[in-house]
Amino acid sequence: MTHHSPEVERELKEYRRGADEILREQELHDRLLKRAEQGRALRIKAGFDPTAPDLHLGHTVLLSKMRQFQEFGHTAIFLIGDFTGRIGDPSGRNATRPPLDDDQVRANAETYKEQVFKVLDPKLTEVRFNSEWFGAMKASELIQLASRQTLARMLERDDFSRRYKEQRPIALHEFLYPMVQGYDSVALEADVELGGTDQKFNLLMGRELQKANGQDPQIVLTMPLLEGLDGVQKMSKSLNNYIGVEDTADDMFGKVMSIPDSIMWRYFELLSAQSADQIHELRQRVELGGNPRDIKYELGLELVARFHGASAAEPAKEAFVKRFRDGAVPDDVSAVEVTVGEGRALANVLVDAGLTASTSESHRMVKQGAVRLDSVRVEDGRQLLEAGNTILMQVGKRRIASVRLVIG
RNA sequence: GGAGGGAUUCCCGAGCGGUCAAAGGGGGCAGACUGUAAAUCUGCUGGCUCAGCCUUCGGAGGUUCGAAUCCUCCUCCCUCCA
Repeated sequence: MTHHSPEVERELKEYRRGADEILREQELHDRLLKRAEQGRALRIKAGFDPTAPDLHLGHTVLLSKMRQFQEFGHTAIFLIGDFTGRIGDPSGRNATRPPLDDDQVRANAETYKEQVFKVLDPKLTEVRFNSEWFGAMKASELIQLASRQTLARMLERDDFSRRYKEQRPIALHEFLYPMVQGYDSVALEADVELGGTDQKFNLLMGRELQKANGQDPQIVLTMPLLEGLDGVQKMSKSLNNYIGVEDTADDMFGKVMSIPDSIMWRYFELLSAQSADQIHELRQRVELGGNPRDIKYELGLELVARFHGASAAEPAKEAFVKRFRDGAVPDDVSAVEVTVGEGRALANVLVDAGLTASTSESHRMVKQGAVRLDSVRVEDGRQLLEAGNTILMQVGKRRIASVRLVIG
């Protein structure tokens, strides 16, 4: 089965885009060919721990890759690791994760479902939970599953070996995680499993367990981890460098514009639905002297359209251009009402309006020339504001509110 | 079980009993310059009724006119021995 098919080549090219590794690519090639002959869709699995209450673009890297498979007619299996979530995946961590309780798991799973179909095609998606098979598994079966691996093999995994060397604790149950994830692939009869590069060990475990169960081993496709807005650290909620799937259209567009040029192409490769050729073309435009900003606009438009609908994209861009390039005040400023009684110091009003975290910060901002009232820079944070007016208050470029001052 | 070492403001990390709201770096925020990019320069980065005052240095007590700095007990972490 080594003959060539131009269609399969084209398909593979898209799968390769942005991918870190495909193990093994030849197998994927062969399986795609076989599938073309038999008219069978491949089963593309990706697992998610229901730990995050909401998704950010980093999470959607895998979803976008799955979506590509769907474009060619394959079935995406969105696996929610509700059972595994209770174990706590140690991947990439240097400490044991706290397990989640049932309520959290269920709530998070619901959120996932709402959000993933902004990327995936529902008609070609199966949503599954791994408690389906693990909930019913007997202790004896689990121990048998554990018997398929050795301690030495487990300690090959980087984070385990590091923790072991550094004499940090490794709880026994953490060794079960790769086994359990691998078994998911058996239960789902996955043809391909997608995961982050930090998941490689676990993904390969699936291959071994499938072989042991008489299945063809899945092809493993790993995707790099997406950098966050700082362009260096991995996108994550705790670092506050993320673009949330639920961010408003304006926010999302603005955040895309704020990423460093240096990682703009990563975003294209990992997130854009444009083909490899189209992206190549954009790159050339910049190389020939195009302003990277304009290309970034396109990225922003595409992402906003994906998560907020096509009609939201242009307005988000226009609002951005008006506000930041032309320096105008945005049209839709959030309105706040602040009680001032007989008169309240500006420093306090800013806190009440949610524009600063403390009156101390208010005073600092004023000193630094960051505070504007109706576009006029102020110099004294102690000035009293009286009820009756509605004032447009700005702290720096990003914090704006229309504040109505009322007696109480 | 025994012997030692350590816990400092978002993080790392200095810190002579007074001049410490606490060096320095990172991060973050703000101003200038810009493309809300990068780079660069400058400032800020506990709270408040903000030119003054108040509360912080793992926790609880104590010594002292005065403690992050000294003493006692407690909690947690690390190293070595068993």
